Amino acid sequence: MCGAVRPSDSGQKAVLMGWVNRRRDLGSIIFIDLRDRSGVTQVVFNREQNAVLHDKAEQLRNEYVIAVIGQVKKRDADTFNPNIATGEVELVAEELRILNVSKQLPFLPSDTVLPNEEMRLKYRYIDLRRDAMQFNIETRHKVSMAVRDYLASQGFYEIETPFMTRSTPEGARDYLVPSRVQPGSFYALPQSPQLFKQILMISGFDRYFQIVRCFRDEDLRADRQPEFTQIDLEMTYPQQESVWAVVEGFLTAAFGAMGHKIKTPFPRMDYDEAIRQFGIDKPDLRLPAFTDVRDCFTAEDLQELAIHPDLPVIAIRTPKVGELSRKERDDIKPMFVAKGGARVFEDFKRISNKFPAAAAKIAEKAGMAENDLIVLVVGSAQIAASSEHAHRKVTPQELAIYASAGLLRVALAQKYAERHGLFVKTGDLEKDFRFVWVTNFPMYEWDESERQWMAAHHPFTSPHEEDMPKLENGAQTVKDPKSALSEVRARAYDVVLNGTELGSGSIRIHRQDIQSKIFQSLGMTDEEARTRFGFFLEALEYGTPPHGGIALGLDRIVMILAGADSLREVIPFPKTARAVDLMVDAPTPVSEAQLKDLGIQIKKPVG
RNA sequence: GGGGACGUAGUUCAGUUGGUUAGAACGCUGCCCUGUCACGGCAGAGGCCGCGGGUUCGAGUCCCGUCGUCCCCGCCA
Repeated sequence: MCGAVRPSDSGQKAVLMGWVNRRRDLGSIIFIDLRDRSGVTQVVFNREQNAVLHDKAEQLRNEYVIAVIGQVKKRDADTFNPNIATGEVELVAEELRILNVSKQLPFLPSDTVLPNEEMRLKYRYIDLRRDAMQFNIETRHKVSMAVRDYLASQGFYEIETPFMTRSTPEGARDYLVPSRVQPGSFYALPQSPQLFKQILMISGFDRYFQIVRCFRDEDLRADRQPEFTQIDLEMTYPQQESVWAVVEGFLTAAFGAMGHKIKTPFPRMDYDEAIRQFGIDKPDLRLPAFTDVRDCFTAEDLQELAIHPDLPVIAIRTPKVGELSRKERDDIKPMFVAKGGARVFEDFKRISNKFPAAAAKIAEKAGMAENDLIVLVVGSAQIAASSEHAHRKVTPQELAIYASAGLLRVALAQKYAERHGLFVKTGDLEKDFRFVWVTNFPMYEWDESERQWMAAHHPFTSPHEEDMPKLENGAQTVKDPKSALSEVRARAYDVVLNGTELGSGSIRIHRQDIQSKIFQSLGMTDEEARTRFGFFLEALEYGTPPHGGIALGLDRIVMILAGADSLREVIPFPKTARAVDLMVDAPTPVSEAQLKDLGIQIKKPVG
């Protein structure tokens, strides 16, 4: 192949097929960079040696597909090209076949500047010819294979589950597929194979995995596509630790396939700890944690600054940012999303001038070095005291401060990435890939709009054994913000890498009585539960083994390994922010006949 | 649902306080060139300035609307 020719092949006859990546026509001598998936090799056409062949080569243009027969020749040392793997050799052409021509392309795979993404997506087949995309897709392939090999070696069976399944009204919006045979009824595409994989455990398959497409009809982000791929697995009789070991095992294999030897086991961190130190449940450990500097101020200082004395005062340290100009400080303000009365002090110098003693203590406590940026996030003194959640480890008022600070911490780090350099790969894997298990999530989250407790993970997650008694009055207290439900911890865990949630899993409920207790605690009557999950509740009654598992986002893993900043870079045919495929132009309206067949009528928008 | 950025040759971009014929680079076409490798040189073609309205003597430039792409919040059990 084009990328595989080496000096040791010189003298050999070779046939290379590929695209014309670039041509350099010097008149009597023509150089063609011939490209295939493996790389490029220079092909030479020399008029002096073969005039007829040279004339034919003059017709070659960018992205023509050709076959060249010739002899591999080691180049003269002064014509080596050290920039390419095949730079010490070239193919001296003896025969040329033009297999196909190309009209002028909207852009060239060999271009050094990228066209905008709209163009790239519309002509995806050209975009995918680029080296970077070839590498990303190759990375994806290698990761998939490494995961498959590892899991198979650990006794996991790869088992498929249906795409046309049943809509469950929980969670994300479903993509629906109308049934022609049952007019008026719809299948749903799975948001994940959650219930099927649990049923597989009940079916005796013991260890299951699948690299599987999932579908969620929600708004997109750089790291969210409507269809995405999960590495999904489930196993019987697990401790949390046994699931983690499997995940650490296949991630080691996957990163190893790309030449990265990662260290296991990953560190672990309680959810509460993650919130307090990083303000988010997916902490990026490459950046410094928060420092609570409340005690660096005197009570009078706090009063003068209108800082709430009972809420955390968070110092966010971003290394090596340097002194900020007035304008740069102004730019910080819109980056700050104030939740629940949180306020930002972006001008640390002003604090130092007015409160030198406090500032010195803060600098000390936060480990501030010269040129480090310190920004404070505090609770406004106006926040009304509330005892509604006083018993929680992290109260909603505190959470608001932590969360605001957490978003700002990441936003600052992104804005000043060039200055602190902490996102640059160093080659030191302990710095480049900071994995962490976040554990002991709360089982329930308070939903302010519904004024009730909701499942934080999903309702099949097992609570901690010792928290079970707190479920007792769940059904009665689900609408009470002070309910003991708030203290129930889930046996749920997330694996996080560099601030990206790679995956999420849990030990499941395997007893029907506990499962229905959970549904009750979510305010669901037995009848509601039966309508939605009847088949599953019934399955639980026929000898269900304890089981648990996890699902990891393959796209996100590949994205990080490829160093890409959007999922679209690692998905061959992705969708735009409005969920459109620009290449095939989907979705589209369908014919009246198709709709009639399905018993569907489109209600035209007014106007 | 909300906020922000962008939209000018095939492509990436520039285009001054609104003012004659809208520029550059790459790509494309032709000619020249025997060691290039992002080859070089000369000449040339190529524009619904996203679309629709408005302000103005005059709009790529100002205003309103709309469409598209991207980012963020909400949302994503």
